[in-house]
Amino acid sequence: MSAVARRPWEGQPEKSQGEAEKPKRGAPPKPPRERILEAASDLFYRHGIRAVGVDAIAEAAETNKMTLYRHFPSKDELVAECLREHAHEVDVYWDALASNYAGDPEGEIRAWLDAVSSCVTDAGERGCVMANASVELPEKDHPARAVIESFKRGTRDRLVTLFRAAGLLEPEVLADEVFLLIEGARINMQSLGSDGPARRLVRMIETLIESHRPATPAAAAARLP
Amino acid sequence: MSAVARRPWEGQPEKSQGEAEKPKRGAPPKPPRERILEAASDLFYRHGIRAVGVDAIAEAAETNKMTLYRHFPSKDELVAECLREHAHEVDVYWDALASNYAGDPEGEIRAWLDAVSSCVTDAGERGCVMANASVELPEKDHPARAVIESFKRGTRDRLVTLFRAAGLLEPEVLADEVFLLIEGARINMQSLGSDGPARRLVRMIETLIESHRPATPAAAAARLP
DNA sequence: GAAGGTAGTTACCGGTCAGTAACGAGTCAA
DNA sequence: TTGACTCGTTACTGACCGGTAACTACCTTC
Repeated sequence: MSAVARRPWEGQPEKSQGEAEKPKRGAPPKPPRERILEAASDLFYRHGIRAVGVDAIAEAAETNKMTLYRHFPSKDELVAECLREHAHEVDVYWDALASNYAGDPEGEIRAWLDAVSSCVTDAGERGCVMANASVELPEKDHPARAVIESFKRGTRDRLVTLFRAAGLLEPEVLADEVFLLIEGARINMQSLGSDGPARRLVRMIETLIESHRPATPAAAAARLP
Repeated sequence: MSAVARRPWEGQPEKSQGEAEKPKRGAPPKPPRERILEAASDLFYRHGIRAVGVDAIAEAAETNKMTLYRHFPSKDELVAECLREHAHEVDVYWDALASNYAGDPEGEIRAWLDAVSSCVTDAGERGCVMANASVELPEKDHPARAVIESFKRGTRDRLVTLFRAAGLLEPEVLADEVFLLIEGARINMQSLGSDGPARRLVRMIETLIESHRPATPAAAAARLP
């Protein structure tokens, strides 16, 4: 529908193959740093961060370990950079969403719900990149943790902004509730799949939003800035 | 308040020290198998499954690697056994809850909510053991995955039973919704802590339950078997 | 006291982990 | 042509991984 990224909540599963694609005829091959980031993000997402070694990443990126270490000081920093990249992509998605539906918060919510829905139905989905990383990297001083925390905080704030723009009641409370539901659905998908409780996610969010809708349009307008 | 386990949703964090306790004077020391399971569960929960080696487990259990491998055929099987043990403890908790509040489903729900609350407030909490394991062990044929899946399914069924006994409307739908909220709060705690959206968990569940309460006591009674 | 079972000890296996040294080929601009 | 820079290749380090062999010490039980 929109020109924005199709799967804003997750990693880069568009290619399920662990190898960097061949340079398209005429198109220059991607620089190594980019290939490494893509290969690492893909492997981390599919197999887990600790389960993937730097050798495997270098091989999947069709380069070698030395080049990897010329671009990233350590595996931990590579992980953090992958997450920063992901956070940036999601930021781009949110900005595109906002500009595509400027002045139409209801449409914006609907489009966003489409994306949310795909996160708990599409094949290859394995939950939220950031949440998964927070499970695998409990060390408080790991460089990835600051990225994870600010991403989650930012997502919550985006929801508040979205719901406030739509004139919904108690946008902070609503955002927290919706946020928890999405987090729950995405983690539960990894054990019970798309047919478990996660299948009710979108309907639940819709009901929740409905319950925060002001009684009359006039009341809604009165709440707008 | 009740005699049931205090933290039914998680691992064994009662001792945050990674070492087996000294045998109490007069009390016989625990057998090695038990010590290994306890040490492994504790280390897995705090640091992650893949981050902990068998040497570290044996040392924390105050035994050695050979004894570990005499009791468990592989690390993967040890992981699965730890999760089975955890599932059993949670089963015991649920059974105790049901028998402690026989004929008082409202009280049962209140007691259960207390336990849920502690899962998103207590220090040392790091989410659901099973959900965390599902993130770290994506391989479909890992022996732990069957345990995780049946545990999650069982938990959902327990909720359905609980809500149905309380005469609440649409117990399956309610259970799925509550389940997702808890899953979300417990995973989100690992990035945003107890002060994030997770702090609203209990109030959200209460509101949800309230919205599924039949209009009149007579109507509720009519729904009971 | 002999036998059997369990647990502890030491040493080891091959493989993999993250990370590095050194060198050579290619490209580019000055 | 030269120098600077990037990238690829090979070989390597030391630590750790999961898992095993062989032996010893101890405690039962007969």
